Amino acid sequence: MYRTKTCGELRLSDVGQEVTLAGWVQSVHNLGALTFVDLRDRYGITQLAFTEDAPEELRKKAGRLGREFVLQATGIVTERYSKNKNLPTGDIEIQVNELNILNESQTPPFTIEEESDGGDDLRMKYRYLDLRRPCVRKNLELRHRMTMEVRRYLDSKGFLEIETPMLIGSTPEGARDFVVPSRMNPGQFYALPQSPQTLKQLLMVAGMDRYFQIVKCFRDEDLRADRQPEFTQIDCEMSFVQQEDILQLFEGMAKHLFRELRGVELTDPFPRMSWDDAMRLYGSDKPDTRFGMQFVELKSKDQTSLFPEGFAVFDNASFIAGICATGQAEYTRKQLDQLTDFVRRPQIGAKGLVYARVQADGSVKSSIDKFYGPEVMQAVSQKMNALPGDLILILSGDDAMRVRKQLCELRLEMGARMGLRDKNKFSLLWVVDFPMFEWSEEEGRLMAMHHPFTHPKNEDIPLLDTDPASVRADAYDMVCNGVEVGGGSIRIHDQALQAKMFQILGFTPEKAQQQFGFLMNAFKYGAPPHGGLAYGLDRWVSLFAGLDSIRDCIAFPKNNSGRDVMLDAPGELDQKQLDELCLALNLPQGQE
RNA sequence: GGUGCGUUAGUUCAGCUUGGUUAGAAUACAUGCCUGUCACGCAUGGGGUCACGGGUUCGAGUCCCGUACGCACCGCCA
Repeated sequence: MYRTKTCGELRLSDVGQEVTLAGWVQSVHNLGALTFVDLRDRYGITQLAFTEDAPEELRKKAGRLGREFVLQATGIVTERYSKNKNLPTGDIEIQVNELNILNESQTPPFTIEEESDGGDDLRMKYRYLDLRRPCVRKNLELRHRMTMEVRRYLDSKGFLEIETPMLIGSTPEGARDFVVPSRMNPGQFYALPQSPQTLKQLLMVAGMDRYFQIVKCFRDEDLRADRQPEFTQIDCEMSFVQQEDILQLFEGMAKHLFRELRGVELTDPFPRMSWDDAMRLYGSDKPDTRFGMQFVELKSKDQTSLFPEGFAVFDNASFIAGICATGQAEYTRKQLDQLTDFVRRPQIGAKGLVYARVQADGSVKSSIDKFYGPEVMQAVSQKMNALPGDLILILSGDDAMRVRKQLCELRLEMGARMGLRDKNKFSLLWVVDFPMFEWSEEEGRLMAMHHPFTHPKNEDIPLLDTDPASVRADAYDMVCNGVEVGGGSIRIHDQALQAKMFQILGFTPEKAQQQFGFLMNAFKYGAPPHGGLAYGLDRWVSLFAGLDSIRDCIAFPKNNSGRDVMLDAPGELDQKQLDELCLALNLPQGQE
């Protein structure tokens, strides 16, 4: 037996016991005649003491230890002469009488402590050392607890966890597929699932009634801090349900997770916001509702302009809207210039920023005073419910959707500057009534906003023939603090409606049959009405752990370029492997 | 595909604005001293292809161009 206790469990009440511990050397304090060694494992840190009573040989051995050596130590638990309040085990130490070096270690390339001195790149290359740090390990422990709670909740609601294949067929809609060549079928390829979407629908046709799976999904698109090429979804599907049933059940799951993992009771029903309202008031389909600062339209198709002729930029703009930053009127010229630079960055692309301060006496001082009389900005201030001390920020342009997105970025920036995006505050809502389609300039056709299996709202079905672009879908996203944490829809279960959807999306009947024939065929054999939802596990964990990047809650994540720097993957194949797969490389110039 | 920032000791960074003797700090590491450390302390020491390639210059870590790599973002991600 390597150990009788872990490094986290011994207390004063254990004094006198002989114990054997095993773990890694966190640090060695050699004081000459005295040596202390902090021994670390997953459960904590316990101090080993080598005092004047210990044999000379043992003390010498302890003095030779280096960071991250693996030890087995046997000794008596004793009360410390000087205690450490910062450690749960700080009242005791082990008077070691037998020390066994199980393995030595090179000096690690960075410090393995809560605050490591290592940069991201280095920590990823030596991720197995990074994971020894308690703060990183805690994220994986939270992830474990979350999947346990998900399984407990869904099991209690009658869901079956069913695995679906990883090697499936490529589908043209949606993200780029990762593909896997088939050796036994030369020239043919599997694709890794972007989601088990069609498979879970087939499980509903199969009568499984309630399915879930905690499952890896793969999308070959560029990465972000919150996007990995492989990520994990909590994928769910239910039969004989309407949208309301699904929202209720999964709102319950969200509340369950908050209660069990964060100790937060979310008592009120989550607000429901239509996609139209979300875009109109926040310029985003995933609004951060931890704070207000909603958009106010000053000129739009629904709002006649509050600005008379005079300022060419506003005269020529078809859309003007602003936000009101409470109590920020003391913003300096320099800070306002910074904000202007912020919205003019190419990523945001606004031409400029108009600002107005509401003075203590209620009068308004703005950057466009020379174009308008005082009554104009007074009316603007009133329209925006601005009070003395507030700062009004206004953007304008011709493309309302574009200006809204710019204003959204500005709102989030102001929210951050004003400390309104508190990581310990959680604001959840459902965004509902998404548009069914969006126009793709690149493809020159309508694309499914959610996916091609989404059911249109019943009252909008007639519009499919006349004005498909205005059709809304039975699709919904759960949003928390400006993060899309989950989303789903009611699915089409009627073969004819599904065929019509493919037709609108530009599929010929032959192509639709070739790509999705298996699904439409299944619908001919009694498909139940069904719908579902998928939660992004990585985002949930990073939200609960207060992380800026989902990488920190994934054991072995990929870097910005989709590389695993620890494994140095992806890598090249031997010619023999290529030959077996009947593949020949055709690299662009300069990359041979 | 694009934009921005970065790359100097094992590690994290300063040095660059204004080119000029031997490139510094902290930490880590090594050696010695130290009987209660726990961010131990004290002393000493070793450690550098200033990412790579080219250019400007009498002279480049420093200025310019390109490449690679990293991070953030836009496009993309149903």
